[in-house]
Amino acid sequence: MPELPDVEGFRRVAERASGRRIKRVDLLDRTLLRGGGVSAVEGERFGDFERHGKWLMAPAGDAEVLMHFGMTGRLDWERRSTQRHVHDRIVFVCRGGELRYRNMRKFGGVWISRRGRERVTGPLGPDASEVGLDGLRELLSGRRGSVKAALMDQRLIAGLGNLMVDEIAWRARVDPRTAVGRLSRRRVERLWRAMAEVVRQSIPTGRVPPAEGWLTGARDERDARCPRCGARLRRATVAGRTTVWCGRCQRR
DNA sequence: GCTCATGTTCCCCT
DNA sequence: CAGGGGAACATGAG
Repeated sequence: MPELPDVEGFRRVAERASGRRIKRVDLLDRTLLRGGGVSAVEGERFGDFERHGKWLMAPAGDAEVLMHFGMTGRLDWERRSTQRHVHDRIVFVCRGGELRYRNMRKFGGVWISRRGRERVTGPLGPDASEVGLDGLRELLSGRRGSVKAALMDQRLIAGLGNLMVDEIAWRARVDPRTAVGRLSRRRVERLWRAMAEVVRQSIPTGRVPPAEGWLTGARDERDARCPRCGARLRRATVAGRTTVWCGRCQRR
């Protein structure tokens, strides 16, 4: 699941742990601790959780805990007495509850770092929630390749994933295979507006809503149809990812 | 058995 | 150097 709105939902969950002392970290699967050691944070208190793109991070003592959720990660806050899930990999045990990092497929992981966060996350563009129209123009200028690839690139804009990018292109009525360099100003503006709306409307839900009137609500149905015009949706690999779009109302 | 999956990274091309 | 394609990573669902 985890794209920007999902991770924002995890951030809200993680806030329960802010200000609490980490009594102990249970490494149920130590391979998911991708960097650092738990001794740097045991006995320390979590600071505020912050999200940038698909990353969630919080200071603890003089270290920082960073989490990435891959495709199947999530975060839960539970009472310590409740049963853990079979895919809980790393658990931060606090007083009054524990933060459980769960991840079935084991892409992503948890890092504990005393160095700059960029050492862990790699270069990230501005969070998608903070990109203005001029900012988007700037980011896309001089770039080659498709709209799909550009919006998916975390170094350009952080937080958009496969579902969100398809949703944005669909709302903007732009064919995701369109070369960025060939977009008119008007179409960049439509993309920006769609991005801002998809981000804003997805955050309260904690996911890209698979709702009526959303591409995400239709894309996985058999004989999937465009919620706007009813044409059969197209499905193909674009920029390496399964991409769904409407061949009738999304134009190159 | 086979295919596909909301992510990232690395290698090889062009 | 910038991008694209494909594979790899690990696990489950249909």
